[in-house]
Amino acid sequence: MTGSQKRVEQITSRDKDFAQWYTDVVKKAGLIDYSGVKGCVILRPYAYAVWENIQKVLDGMFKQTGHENVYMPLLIPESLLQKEKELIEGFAPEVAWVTHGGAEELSERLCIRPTSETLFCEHYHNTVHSWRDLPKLYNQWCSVVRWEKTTRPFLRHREFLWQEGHTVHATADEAIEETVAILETYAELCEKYLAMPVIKGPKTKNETFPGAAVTYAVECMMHDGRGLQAGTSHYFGDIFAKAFDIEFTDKDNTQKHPFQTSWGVSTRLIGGIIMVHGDDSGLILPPRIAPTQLVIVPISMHKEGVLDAAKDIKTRLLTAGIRASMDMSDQSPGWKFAEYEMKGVALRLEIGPRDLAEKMCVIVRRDTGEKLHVALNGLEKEIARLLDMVHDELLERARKNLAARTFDATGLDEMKAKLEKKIGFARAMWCGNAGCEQEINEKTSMRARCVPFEQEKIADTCVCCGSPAEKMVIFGLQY
RNA sequence: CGGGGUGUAGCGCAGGUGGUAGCGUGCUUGGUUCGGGACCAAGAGGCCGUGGGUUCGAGUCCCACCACUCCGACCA
Repeated sequence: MTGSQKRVEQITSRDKDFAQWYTDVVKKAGLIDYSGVKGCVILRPYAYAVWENIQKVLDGMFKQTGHENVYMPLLIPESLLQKEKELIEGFAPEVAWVTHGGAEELSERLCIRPTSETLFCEHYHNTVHSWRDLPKLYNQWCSVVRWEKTTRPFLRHREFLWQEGHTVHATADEAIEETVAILETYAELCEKYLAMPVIKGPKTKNETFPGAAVTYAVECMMHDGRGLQAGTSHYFGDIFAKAFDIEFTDKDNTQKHPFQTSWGVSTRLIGGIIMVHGDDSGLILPPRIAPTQLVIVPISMHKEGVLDAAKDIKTRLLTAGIRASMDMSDQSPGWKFAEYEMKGVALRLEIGPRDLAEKMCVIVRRDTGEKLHVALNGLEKEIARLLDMVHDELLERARKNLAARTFDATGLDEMKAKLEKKIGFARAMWCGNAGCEQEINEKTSMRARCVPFEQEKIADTCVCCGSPAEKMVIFGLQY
């Protein structure tokens, strides 16, 4: 039996219609439900549990590096939002407003935060006075609202959950260091926990967050060859500090503006997980963030000793720190197999009279479909090993897809032709001119994903205009 | 925001020319099953997306709106 064999009905084939496949998986795996408001999606327990696991990992990493959680208000007065010109211009088209309190019209409109830079800045204006107050390393877990025109589960909600970090530093170097360190944190989350390989690097000026000096991003490739920005980390310089009049007295007794950063990842990551790992049988969750890592399916439950043995295994695995669950509902085994494949549970453990007699059990891997006969003795260790193996192989499989779908291009025609043959990332040299970036987009529909830290010289000249070029840029289609 | 598609039971769908709704599956109960979506029997479940209109009468015809979905443009 192979893992790629389609065993679940009702899910559109991934290669036939990727978008439809995605929608089917999201619904059938019980991740979301739609609400009465467009783009405001109900995260069902299974999806929320994934988010909680991601939160747990990231929050731990943030705290390890000295960050503190805070909570800012949901509502921002219009006058405060207006303070930074580029920020408001960037977000104005998608801001939702509160205009009434009860029946009374408010004297000033309040915006529902699309992001909280302005609130943090106002707070820093009030609380940062001396070099001794710095740095401030704040983070908040919350939801934000952006009135998107087109919405898709996880990828683009009008309200979505995220974390936004906002830090203030005495020096530019320290702030830049923070920005890059956070990018590394995101890369570690993606690769070590989500099994999603990333490309790290700064964005082009055109793709930079409104108001930021530099935006760094971790870019991932989905199974269909499109890119997904998994996380961003912005360096603000002192742009916001000046706009919000944040000043501190330095050691040399002079007034200075501090330097700031902000960074975030959202529930969009879950969309990434689905699109990187899923297959025609449904979801495949990376074991380290999966709510359930292993599901026990007892066979012939009514027969002597089966249920007791299954319960015993569950207890042993839980004690060993493995997130195991057991399905003792009266559904048929075949039904359960299909159900947990659709939900992407990494390992399935079958235990029936036959195994019992041999002091063995059957373990089936979700990612490969491989069936293993494993001794009950020492089971915990073997399962821990298998979970690691599944993680490693998911990551490796995603890396192969990234490599197979990445191509080099030295001219626009070549770039377009290669993209039409196979959707993916183009590596190309770029002169740094925004006009060329625009032209590339118009002629190939691709946009600059990032300027990777890991550079390679593919050619001497810009893929678009032919003038000398220093930087290699990744171009791609994106979600 | 532009272009297409779809809204009828939890889900998937059928309901020519108008006459107050049906199939599959799921659900409930009982029984037999159980190593790849088991079977039998008896039940329950619908303001036909919303609001207007035409008509003696609208799931069906007309108008408007809303939601979901796909493809573009914009964004995390």
